[in-house]
This record gives sequence, structure tokens and C-alpha cells, in this order.
Amino acid sequence: MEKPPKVTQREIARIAGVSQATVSMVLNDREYSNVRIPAATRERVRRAIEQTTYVPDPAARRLAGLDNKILGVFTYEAALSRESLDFYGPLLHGIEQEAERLGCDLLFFTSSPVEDGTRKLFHKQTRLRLTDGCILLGQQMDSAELTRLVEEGFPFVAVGRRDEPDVPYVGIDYLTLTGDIVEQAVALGHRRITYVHYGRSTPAAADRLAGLALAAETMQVETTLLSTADVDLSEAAAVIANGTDTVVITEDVFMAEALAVELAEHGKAIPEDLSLAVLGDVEGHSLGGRVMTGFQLPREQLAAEALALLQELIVRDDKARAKLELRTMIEGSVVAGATLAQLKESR
Amino acid sequence: MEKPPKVTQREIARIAGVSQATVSMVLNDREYSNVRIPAATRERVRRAIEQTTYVPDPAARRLAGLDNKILGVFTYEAALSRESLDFYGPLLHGIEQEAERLGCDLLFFTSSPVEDGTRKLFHKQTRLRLTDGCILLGQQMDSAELTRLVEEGFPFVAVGRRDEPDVPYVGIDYLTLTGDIVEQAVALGHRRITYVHYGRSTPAAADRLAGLALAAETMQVETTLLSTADVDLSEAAAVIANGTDTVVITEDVFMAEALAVELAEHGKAIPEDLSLAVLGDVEGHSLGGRVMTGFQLPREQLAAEALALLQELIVRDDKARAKLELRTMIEGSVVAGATLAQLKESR
DNA sequence: CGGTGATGATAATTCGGATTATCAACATCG
DNA sequence: CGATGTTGATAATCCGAATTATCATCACCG
Repeated sequence: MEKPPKVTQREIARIAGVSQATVSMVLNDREYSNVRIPAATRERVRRAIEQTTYVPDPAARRLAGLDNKILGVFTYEAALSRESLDFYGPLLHGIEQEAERLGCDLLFFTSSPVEDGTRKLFHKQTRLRLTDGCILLGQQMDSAELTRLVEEGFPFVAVGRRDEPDVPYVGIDYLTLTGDIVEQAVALGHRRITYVHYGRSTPAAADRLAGLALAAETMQVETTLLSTADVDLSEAAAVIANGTDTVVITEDVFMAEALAVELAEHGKAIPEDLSLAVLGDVEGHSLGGRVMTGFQLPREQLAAEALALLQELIVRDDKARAKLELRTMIEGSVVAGATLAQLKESR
Repeated sequence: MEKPPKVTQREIARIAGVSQATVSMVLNDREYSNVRIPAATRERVRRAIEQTTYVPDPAARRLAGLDNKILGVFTYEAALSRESLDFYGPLLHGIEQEAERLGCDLLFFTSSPVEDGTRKLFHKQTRLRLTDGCILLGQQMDSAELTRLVEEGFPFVAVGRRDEPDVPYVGIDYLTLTGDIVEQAVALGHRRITYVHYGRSTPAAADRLAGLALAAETMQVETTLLSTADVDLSEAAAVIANGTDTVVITEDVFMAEALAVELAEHGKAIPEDLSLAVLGDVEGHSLGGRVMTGFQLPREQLAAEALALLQELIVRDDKARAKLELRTMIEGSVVAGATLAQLKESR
């Protein structure tokens, strides 16, 4: 396949008149217990290398047990499609930047077979082991896979909070943020809130629900829950339009946009007739020209921190590793948009 | 690092009571000249594998000379940043889709050191050789690197036409497209065109210039060239506003948008006073609510074809490879927008 | 019964680089 | 001068899987 049969350390050794072992040691600038290499020899080897196009074979390095400076990126769905990019884009950007800083390459596991709509990390030919460690992204992580990673002691970090024990992650503190949103609603006079969610069982979704429940109790707010797993959006809109709640909270901007359309058909305008807030990132989105009330989430930072943590897991020895803070929650901030407005009169 | 010291073929062999060689052969479903493995033994090995969490080590496979199903993706600039994504997004999407189809993982060379503003493919620790082949993306490809890849016989495909001999590529036929745009302008009565370009020396830029020159000669059009390497945009706008040309063509939408602003300051409205067309993709962009006249480029298809070609280069043997069409040009289409209008009267 | 295949499977080697175990040559010291 | 270091560098191994070279065993045939 290659006409020039690939330059190896053996070849360099031949040119420099030394042994392959010497070349290896010069390259890695290493000295073992009883091995010393004088500057003269080092120089000879270096010159031989410069003459050629030698590049160490990463496969061989890896086989010999060294780090490869390759980090895996596993997403449970395709990451680069137009739709996914809205969500994954900032995360991937953060990852790319941090990887560049660390001098690491990124291996995307695009080959993972899809079962039940999500990709499987483990399969007969996974290239997982080629990487020094792996970042996991996506809503639908598989508990069994996470557990297996922990058991095998493979370095990895999940983006997003997880419930499984000993799983390292960097997540966003939705619980606090959700409380903040409710607090704003209350400050504007609202006391009755409907939360429309997807009925997912991810930790983040659970945190939003918990945050809502907690805030409701603390601030004496009455909440109604609607899951799109049970009712579709137009039904939900009907329920809301006929009810007495004054604020609608949705799980993300897409649901907010769709729901606003449905509500409009019931004659409900936002925020005149009904306030609206979103428990997700609202950057770059607006509703009828109005900035949406919701979150501003530092996604790039999130990803960068995840990668940095992963790197620590990889380079630290066991003792140091044990001392690492494996679980980090990052604070987002509330965007005080125009869709959550002062409660007018009692209705 | 791993508590369970990683399952290897040797371990499987021990469990199944056979030799490591046998395990390897069962796994790859291979039979050599004088080696046969009865179904019974195969079954025994298979069961042993199922009992464990065995996954073949990709590094070892690679070292032994097998394909790895890993394709490299090299971009001359960061690919996942917010700005780059506008350009790289569709390409990456096409690549991801095709990689998924082929069952390949993707290695992004994010670690490549930056020199003179662009990344270098070859460096002391490049993981290039870990991949079966590589896709190159970006405006600023390095001729020397391309040539070296060809010399080393390393499988790769460039996205975008290249001039270097024997470089496999998939490119967009800007020459024809440019001619089409000029044709439209002529059909609308125009005879005098100013082309504002970046003065870059890429093959694609050269094709646009050549297409313009060819069309100008064929259709008897007078063309004026302005390079932003020589004059800045406001100067260019002044020249155009004071000149007699009736159509302005820019190299891409960004330049078009910026130039339109400058022209407005000279009291020139588009398309009332001056028509405008773009020799680049105009999807998702508009000028004052008007669809821009320009190209619609099948970027995803471009990338997918590049990856498919790469795969062919990898799996074909030398004979079959020699027969492959290494260079493909893809046709885009013209978007007949509203910024290129009928010439009113002589001015 | 000895020879000849066909069968089934294994030991040995390879890939490229990292590390360990060993050794040769020369210097120093008592 | 012989014992003991010290220096410099190499041969030998290992990593995990793929392939080649070899070898048992048993069957069948003359």
C-alpha cells in the first residue's frame, strides 16, 4: 500500500548506528535505572530522524501501554446533523477547544450500532479502547453501559448529572435554576403554574421536576403537571386555555414555540393572557419578537470542564485520582425575558 | 488502571481450552491454507466469548496490519466553532452520515499544531497512521502536505478541487456555475460586471475567475475585477458607485452583505440601482428580505461522496484502485434570487 | 503393516515501540 | 594487580491479535 515501506525506529536505528531501544529512549527523552545516553548519541539519533519522515505508530505506542492523546466522544444520537447541532454544537465547540488546548485528538464513535433509537457504546468492534478516555453526551444514556465503564475502570466523564454510583459527570444545576424561575413568577404575582414536560426519566428532567416541587412548596404555589407522553400539545393547550393557571412553563424552547402556536388558536396571547417560561436554554430564540424567559446555559464551559476532568482522570495515578472531585454541577443563569410578565388582574 | 485486567484472546482461549490462534481465526471467521476449524470448536469459542466482555484491541489489530474502520478528518481550521460551523456544518453532517453507513469511526485531528494560522497535518506525534485514510477539509490546504501524502501512498481525499497531480478530490464545479450566473445577468440585459473577490489563490477561487473570464469572452461582457487584498470594501463600494457597471458579483454572502451596506451609504440600493449576485452558497441568507441570487451547493453530498471515494481507495487493491475515478466535480445549481434584476434603462 | 492424505490445532513469528535485564568496556581504588 | 564501580548501549520481552509453519492423529489404501 505504501511504496516507501514506512519508516520505523529500527530504520532510524540503522541510520544512526544504534539500537532500536536507544531510539525509543531518545524519542521519549527517558532514562531508566541504569541507562544513560550521552548528548552526542542523542544528537546522532535526532539527526537521523530529521532526515527521514519518521512518525511513531500510535497503534504500537498504545499496545505498549502508553497514552495516546486520543479522547473518545460518544453521543447517543448523531451529533452533526442540522437539528442536533443546535444542542450539540456548543458542547462540541467546547470539547474541540479544550482538546486543542490539551493536544488531544478526538475519536467520534459514529460506527456504533443503533438499537432502540440510541447508539450502543459497547459492541463487537468498539474502538473505545483505542482512546485514553471518553466523553459521553446525550439525553438517553444507558445505565448498564455507564456501570460497566465504572466496573472496568475505564476513564470517562458524562455530560449531564447521573444517578448511577461512581459515575463522574459535569452537569447543570437545573434544580436551583428552576427555583429561580418560579421565584420570578411569584415576584410578578403568579400563584398558579402549569408545567408541560416530556415525561422523560433523565436525571436532568427529574431535577427540573424536583426544583418545581420544592419551589412550589416553599413559595406556596399551585402546580399542574402535563406530560406530552400522556397528552399531545394541542390537548395540553386546550387544558391550559380552559384552566386558571397564569403561567406555563415548558421543558425547552421547541415545546414553547409549538405550544404558543396552539395557545394562539385558543385565543391566548403571550404574555398578555398567559405568561411563559422555559426550563432550558433560550439563547437565539424568541417568541413573536420577544426575548423568552428561560435559562442561559454555559454549554461550552460545561463541555470544556468535562474534558478537563477526563484528562485528570487519565493522567492521575490511583491515589491522586481518588482525591478528585468526580461530580461537578455548573450554575447557569436566568434570562429575564419578556414572556413572563406581571400578573394583570385576577382572572 | 483496570481492575479486571482486560479480557484478551489468550483468556478466551484458556476458557475454551484452545489456543489463542484458534480464537483469532474463529473471530475473524477465517481459514488459512491448511487450517480447518470444526463447528463444534467454533461454538465452544463463541460461548467463551459471550461469557466475557471481550472486545478486540484496535491497536493490536492495527499493528497486525488490519483495517481499523477509522477515518481521519483533518480541517485546516477549527471546525466546530460557531463561525466555522456555518461552512463546515453541512460537510461534517455529510461525513457523519456516510461514516455511519460505512460503519466507520471518525478521528478529528484537533491536536495538530497551528503554524501561520493553519494547522499542520504532519507533526512529531500525528495520529494520522492510526486511521485507514483521511479526509481533508479547508480553504488553505498545504501543497507540500498533499504531495507528501501522495508520495507515501496514504489514502486520502481532499474536499475541493486541487491542482497538485494525483491528488484525489471531490470538488464543486464553480466554473460552470459562474458561467450560469453571468448568463442570467446577460439575459436580464446587463453587459458590465464588477467582481469583488478576496484575491485568494485557491483552486476554487481560480475557477470562479476563470469562469467569469470565459463567460465574459463568450457573451461579450465587460468585467472589472476588484480584490479585497488590494482595496478594502468601502473603497470598492466607492469605485462601484461611481462606475458604470450594473452588476456586482461577490465571492460569498458575507462579502455581499457587507458590500451592500457600504453601497447603501453611497445611495445605491439593491437591486433598484445595482444588481448583485454571489458566487457562493446563499442558502439561509437574504438581503433586506430578498432572496439572494447565487448558488445552492450540495455540501452534504459533496462530503458524502468524498468519504465514499476514500473508502474505495482503502478497500480496493492496487489494480482496482488504479481504475478508480480519483477526481470528481459535483454540479451545484443557481438560485435565481431577487437581487439580480432586469436592467432598467441605460445609465 | 507401512505409506499417504486428510484433519485439527498449536507453536512460533510478526507488527512497532517501550521497558527490563544484561553485558562489555573502561576507570578507580585499595 | 585484582576488585569494584561507572558508563554506554544492546539483546530480550512484552503488549494483543493475525498469520504462517509445523506437528500430531487418525483413516484409508495397497
